[in-house]
Amino acid sequence: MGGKVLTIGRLAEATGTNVETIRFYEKSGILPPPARTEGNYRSYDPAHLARLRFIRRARDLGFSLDQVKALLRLSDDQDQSCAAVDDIAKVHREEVQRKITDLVSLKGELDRIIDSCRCGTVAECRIIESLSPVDPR
Amino acid sequence: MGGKVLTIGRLAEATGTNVETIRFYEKSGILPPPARTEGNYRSYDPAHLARLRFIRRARDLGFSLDQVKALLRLSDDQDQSCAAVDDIAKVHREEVQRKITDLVSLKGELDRIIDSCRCGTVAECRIIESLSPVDPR
DNA sequence: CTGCAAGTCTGTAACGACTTCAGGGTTAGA
DNA sequence: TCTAACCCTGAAGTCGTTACAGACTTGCAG
Repeated sequence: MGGKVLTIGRLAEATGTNVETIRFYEKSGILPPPARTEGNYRSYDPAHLARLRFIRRARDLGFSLDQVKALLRLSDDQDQSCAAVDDIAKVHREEVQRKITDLVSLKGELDRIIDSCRCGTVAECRIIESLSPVDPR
Repeated sequence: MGGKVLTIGRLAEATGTNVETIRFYEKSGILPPPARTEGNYRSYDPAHLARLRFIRRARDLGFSLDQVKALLRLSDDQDQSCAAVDDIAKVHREEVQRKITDLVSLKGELDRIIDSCRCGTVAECRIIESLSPVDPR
């Protein structure tokens, strides 16, 4: 295998992606099927590399695969207004902010619960106690 | 159906759980199979109610089902040391803290990206640009 | 008592974003 | 030439549910 051919393994290494994940992206229709070698190996070109880098970066930023698909579709339409891109990003930012808020209040509860633990027996454990809310009837 | 029998629907309502979720918990072995009525309906007792409340509360605090299982096993052993409970809670708290840290830095990136958007055409969109990292070679 | 809507039953498939596995074929390098 | 490392396909597993489909049971109104 010559040094020039971008096999799936090389593409995986170049993008920090799992080989299986790349095949999964192809099956999901987010990464176009590449050419094949004589031996039926996938043979990627630089456009694939760029596209996969885009996907990975967006995924790292927490965009869903559907959002990434939308962003890719938009980015292919260079003349279109950027507003739709802005929308997707802002919706996502709000989701992230909501998750942060939820997790912070959750951690506050965990802090309280854990701080109350005197580490005796389970019978007097405050953590277990806080998990067993009194029957409200 | 008499008012006394705790059917799956009543249990669901009493705990804010979906009926399907309760059946799923039974199949997962986290909620013991209840008695059955003549007509093969599940018939829960107060112990089931308490256990399901425990599960829901722990799930709301973000514990995984495996962690909940472990907590339940520990809480059944009233004489044991509470240290194992403390451990599970602390491991989980660290996970939560890690997620918060990740999300906060992620939101910072999203803020920067979105702020840079001048909302022209996609061709000059800074959001798309930040998603297309330069080939590092 | 009949009829029917609402509740319940089992089993299976779907979600999202992968990961893992089984059972092969291909290739690079020694 | 050998063989280890790579690659192929297709299916199943992960987590924590949710959503069916198609049948059965029950509560209640008329």
